Amino acid sequence: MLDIKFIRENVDRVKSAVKNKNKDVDIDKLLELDERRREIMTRLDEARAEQNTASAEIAKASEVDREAMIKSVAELKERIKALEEELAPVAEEFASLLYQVPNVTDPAMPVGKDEDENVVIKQVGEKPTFNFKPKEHWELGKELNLIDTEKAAEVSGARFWYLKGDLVRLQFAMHMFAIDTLINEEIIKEVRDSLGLEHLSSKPFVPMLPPVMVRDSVQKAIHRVFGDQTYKIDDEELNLVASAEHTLAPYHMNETLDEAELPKRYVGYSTAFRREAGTYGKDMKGILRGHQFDKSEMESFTTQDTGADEQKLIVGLQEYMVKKLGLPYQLVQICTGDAGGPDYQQIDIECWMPGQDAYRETHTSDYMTDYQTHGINAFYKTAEGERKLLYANDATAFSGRPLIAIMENYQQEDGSIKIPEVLQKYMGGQEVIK
RNA sequence: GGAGAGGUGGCUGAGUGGUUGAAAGCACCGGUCUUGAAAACCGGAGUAUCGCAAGGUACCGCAGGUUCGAAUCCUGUCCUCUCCGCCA
Repeated sequence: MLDIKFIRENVDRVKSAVKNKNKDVDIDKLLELDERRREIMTRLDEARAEQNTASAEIAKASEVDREAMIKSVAELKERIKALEEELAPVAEEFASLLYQVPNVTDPAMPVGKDEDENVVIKQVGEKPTFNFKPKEHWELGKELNLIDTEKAAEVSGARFWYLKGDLVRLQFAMHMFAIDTLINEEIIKEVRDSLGLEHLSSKPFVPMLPPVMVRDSVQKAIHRVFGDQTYKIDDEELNLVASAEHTLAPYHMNETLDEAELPKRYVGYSTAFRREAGTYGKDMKGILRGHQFDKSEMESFTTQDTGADEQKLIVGLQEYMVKKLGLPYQLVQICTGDAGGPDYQQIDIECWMPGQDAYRETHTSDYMTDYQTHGINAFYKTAEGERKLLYANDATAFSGRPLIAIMENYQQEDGSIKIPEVLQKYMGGQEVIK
């Protein structure tokens, strides 16, 4: 969440962020509550000071005087209790309103109502041409016996699937490729330098297998509670993660790192669980949208000065990997109305899916400044000894969706699917799925 | 799941109701000494919050409670460790 001090000092900016992100948070009310809260707190502090003084005197007093003195403090105790009771509801409403305030956005982020107003930055790669009608991935999946949604529906319900055979191997090949790329300092350096970001570290990402369950309190602190979108474990204060981000983002909670240790870069692989409430009937075929999928996720913690450039590097790495897979894509600047609450800046990659004849979102990159780290108390200490909140970036390495793009772009007239060259070595040199 | 022990400042570790926001040591910062450094000696130093400031308040895992007064007593909770059970 945002710091109330920041909100006080940037009222207009915060108000326009609320408006442009289509949120409904009454900032004036928040500020009014803030003032009342502080006013009561001041009175409470004064009363407590009085009580502390009185107690100290009682301690020094003789046994005889003590009883009378204790009696005289009774009124003060009442007053403190009354003030505490006055403060509680104000503080509670204040906290709940403050929690709802979204992050402000990059001035470069276009103002827009919803996803229709996202802006395509560039299109990269040549769309494949077919001398036959390209199939959708679910058709290919069924014909090649790679995806079984029918049995999954019987066993687990709608929006589940079995991945089978070579598609399973392809998935692991893709994630291995992501990890091998992100632990390779040479590649990071190459991408970094090509973007003119030589001042950034070329430190490799550390692979992680994070927990897939997260405490209520932590999920709330990183602002990843989306009402009915997450699965909650019955009788436990635990939730299934909807992304490895949920347990990577809090990895440094309650810590103060040395500036010299930064950046901290992680690539975490996990299954993601999503209820997909409110999407009934949308994308029902195949594996585009489901309750469960596997994803590797980049998470990076940096200084405040380098957070924005870190995102550029991360997007560069996403593009590098997508290009290596030979997938045509477009880079999309997300507009305010489509951006996440915690996001200061958000860039998506949409891969070309010939079967659908459309670009579909496969990657996202969120730059959140200190919006998340504020809630989990993740700091770094500068060389001068100053304590500052870490800035966080979070982005997709690969999810299940690029598999769709591979299947559809690499399909052959005979119904088989070629395997992208960079993935072949992870599949024992296999070149085609048939 | 059962039994027991414990959670104190950057670290180690005292502290069982009254100048304790917290001893001591280490680490850290400044100074003296030194050509420089080390050692020694002197001094400083927690975090958050309110306040122009002086200063106040809160914080000894977390949340409540008892008390004029709680790191210290009580309850709940989270976490760590040991033993037993179960187990990939």
